Amino acid sequence: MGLGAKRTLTRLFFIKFFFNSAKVTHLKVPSYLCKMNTKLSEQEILRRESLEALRKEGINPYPAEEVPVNVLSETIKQEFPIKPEKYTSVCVAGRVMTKRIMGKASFLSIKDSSGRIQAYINRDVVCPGEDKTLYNVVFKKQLDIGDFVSLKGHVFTTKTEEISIHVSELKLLSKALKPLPVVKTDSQGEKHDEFNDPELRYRQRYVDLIVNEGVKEVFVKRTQVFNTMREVFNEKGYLEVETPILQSIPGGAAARPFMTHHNTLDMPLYLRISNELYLKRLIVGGFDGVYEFAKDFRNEGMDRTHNPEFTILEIYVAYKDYKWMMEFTESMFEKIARKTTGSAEVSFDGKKINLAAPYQRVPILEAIKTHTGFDLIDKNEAEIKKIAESLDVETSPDMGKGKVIDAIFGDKCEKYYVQPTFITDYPIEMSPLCKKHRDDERLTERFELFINGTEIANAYSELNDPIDQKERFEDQLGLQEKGDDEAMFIDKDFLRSLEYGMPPTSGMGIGMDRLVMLLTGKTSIQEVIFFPQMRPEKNE
RNA sequence: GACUCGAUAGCUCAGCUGGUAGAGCAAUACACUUUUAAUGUAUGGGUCCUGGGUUCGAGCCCCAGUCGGGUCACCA
Repeated sequence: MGLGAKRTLTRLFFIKFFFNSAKVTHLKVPSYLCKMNTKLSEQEILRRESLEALRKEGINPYPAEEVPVNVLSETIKQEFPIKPEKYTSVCVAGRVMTKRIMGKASFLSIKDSSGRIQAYINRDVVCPGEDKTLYNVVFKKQLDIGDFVSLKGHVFTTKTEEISIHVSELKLLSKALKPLPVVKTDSQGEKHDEFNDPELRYRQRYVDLIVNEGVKEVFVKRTQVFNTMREVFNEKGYLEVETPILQSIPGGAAARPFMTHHNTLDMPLYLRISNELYLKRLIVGGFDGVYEFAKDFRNEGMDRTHNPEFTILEIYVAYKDYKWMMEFTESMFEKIARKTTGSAEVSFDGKKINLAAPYQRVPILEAIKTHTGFDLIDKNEAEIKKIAESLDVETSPDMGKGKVIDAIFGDKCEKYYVQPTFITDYPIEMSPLCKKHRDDERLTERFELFINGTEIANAYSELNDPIDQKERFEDQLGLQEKGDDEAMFIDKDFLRSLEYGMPPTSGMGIGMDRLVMLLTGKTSIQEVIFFPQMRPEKNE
């Protein structure tokens, strides 16, 4: 028996076993995955006909050969005016975006990764002999907006002073079977027929990226932000690491997890809500600084600022405290803003936000005192709940003291912190993984960075006293019994790691999607995530 | 989850007190050898989101649902 056959048999057995297993109920294929909608529009039929016609003419609409591209459109536009002699023989490739046919001459514009450039096609240049088929049929009739082509020729400037490619050779690289929305911009810069239905834009992001200028830029900036942070961390010698996404105990944050099941181990697993406890284990293991750009998953509501999967940067640095982290953060944010937007001041939602360091620091209880008049220090849970009610802040019996304080701050205070502000020194009940404040046992060494009334970062002097940590987890257990379904689970292995000793450490998490929103001026998280979560499209 | 707005041609949108659907772009055909929201002439293109109901008759009115946007709630 050959190896392949054996493997097939094994697989058959596996599949049989798999589908016989009563536990695997979630694998039933939903109906929206079953059928392909094959109804074609008039334009789709015509394009398929062109495709066949091209094949009959001996033109492969999907050729395999490498394309000898030697320049990008943007480079041509920038350099041609200065060094025209360099552009007597170019080859560019890209997608046809517009086509203007004027008898024996035509213009088209193509889009490559750098931008758009116009090309001029003259029939008798492209078809020097008797046979004008390539121009009259292939170019004029069978080439559509959306197709990929390569163009060889020289660069020149048209009468209307647009830098263009004078084409001597045109080759089809890939035929498009669906018509592209044609977005036009007039001389006033006004957009016409913009592809702007958010549902279509997010579901078909590829189309959004093709036809809507500026979308790509947002995502390029997103990567720039990540890269700038990597630079800052790597310069300091911190190590980029990866930690489990599938966790048996979803720890490190207060949130509802997604649940899944591992068949071989026959056990539940959770998609991580945070990687905090794993990164701290690495500090125990002897790394001085570790960081991870982590996809986290929270099974909660979705809105303009929440996607079920989102990206957090978490960083942990040994021998530092939260005060150091504040300075580190404000200088890094200033650097990121300057690098990605060219200025420390960014515009967001009609507001000017200045990211230049340093940022104001306000203890949370002071913030509450300022904006509500109530001093919550030394107040017990019942008293604080009473105050909350008097402020029209909703509370429920399952909320502990920490959550009530959080609710008061969230409702009455955070909106005022438009300019970057470190809110510091949270009450101990709100921060089960954070070290007690060096000057006040009722508080913790924690800050959250608020910008435009939204939390962007959260940081601690990390709790490294294993006995204190155990007690804090046990307090969370109490909250769980009260009905708080977000209270943290006890992670015994994490406690064990702390018992081996963790150096004093400061750690921070930054909501990357929200940071990118801020730096790109986007008010919806869906604008900064390539493929935001959506319900499946209906079929038929 | 609640409220609210929306879904009509490939795209963007009109569509009157209910009377068998329109425009621009895109497409097709013809003309045009430096245009640029190219232009001119002609043409084709529709499950009006789905399912019920009211009505002689529904894109429009009523009910239920689907998907999406916004606001709020939940939530970092």
